[in-house]
Amino acid sequence: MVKQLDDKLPPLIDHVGWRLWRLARQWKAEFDAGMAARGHGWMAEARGAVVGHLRPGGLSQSALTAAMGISKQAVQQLVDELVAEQIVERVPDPDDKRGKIVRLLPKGIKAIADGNEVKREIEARYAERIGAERLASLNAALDDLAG
Amino acid sequence: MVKQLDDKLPPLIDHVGWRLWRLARQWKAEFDAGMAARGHGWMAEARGAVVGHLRPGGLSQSALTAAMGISKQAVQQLVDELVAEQIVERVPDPDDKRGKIVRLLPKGIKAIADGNEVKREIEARYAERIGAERLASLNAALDDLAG
DNA sequence: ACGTATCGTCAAGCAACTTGACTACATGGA
DNA sequence: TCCATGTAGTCAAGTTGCTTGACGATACGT
Repeated sequence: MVKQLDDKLPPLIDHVGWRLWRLARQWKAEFDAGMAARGHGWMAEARGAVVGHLRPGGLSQSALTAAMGISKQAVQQLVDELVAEQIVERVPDPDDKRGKIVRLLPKGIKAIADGNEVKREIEARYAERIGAERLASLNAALDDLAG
Repeated sequence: MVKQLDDKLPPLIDHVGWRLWRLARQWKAEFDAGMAARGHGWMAEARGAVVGHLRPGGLSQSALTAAMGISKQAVQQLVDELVAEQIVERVPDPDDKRGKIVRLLPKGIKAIADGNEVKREIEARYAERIGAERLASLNAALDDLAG
């Protein structure tokens, strides 16, 4: 009764979306492994994304919320964890007595610096595999399709 | 005291990994929107991935587990939901009295068919934007970097 | 001066997993 | 043939990473 409907479904695997997800997941696995090897295993977890959005001057928690696209309560919980681990600190915003600035502590800065190194390594491996030119046009295509 | 360490951190945004994630997320958002427009809003949630892994003949729950890379208990919970919504059915495996085969019901088959249509539409839009050739070489690069 | 919006916080709830424990059946030797 | 060991599915409970709701304190336009 369902048998006849079951026939000739196209393969589900041969499309850009699947390829994008596959490589994105692979890239993240490589990045996480590199970070874990440098002692920043926590970067693989949710609070790693917070650090990834912080800039040298620090950001208010609400700016962080806007940048990350998740709820302010979620951001707060993640920042709570990072504060407990001394990766970031919360300082009062001098321009807004309601606000607090989330700033990187040395541990967090080290993680970002190591992160950039790991990213460069992965990028170098990719360039070695398909050539710098093809990698550049991959990047260009990804940019042109975004937005 | 942290000020001096804060200086000259490289930008965090200019690397393949970030571009891959950005476009992968965007692709998924487009796919989910297309599916929601066709009445398959549930495909955006976790149980959508289960349907995405099913093949015409059906799969045993353990095969599904292996294919999806999550725990068998997680698969079971997701299949429970799909059964309740009459998207799939669980039938006994004739070759293994312990096993059960998860098979698509018409609702699920329709979702897969519509899904393929949505994917083709997205792919067509992408080809229109950067040209069929660049899209083909994007796919090729994604394939060559995987694995 | 006042109504309204925003910033951070506390609390509770939900989705999508996980690990642990268990029963029914399968399988490959002794 | 019996038995040890392994696998398929299930039930229960716990964890993670979010969510929505409610709140006091502060900011800001009129």
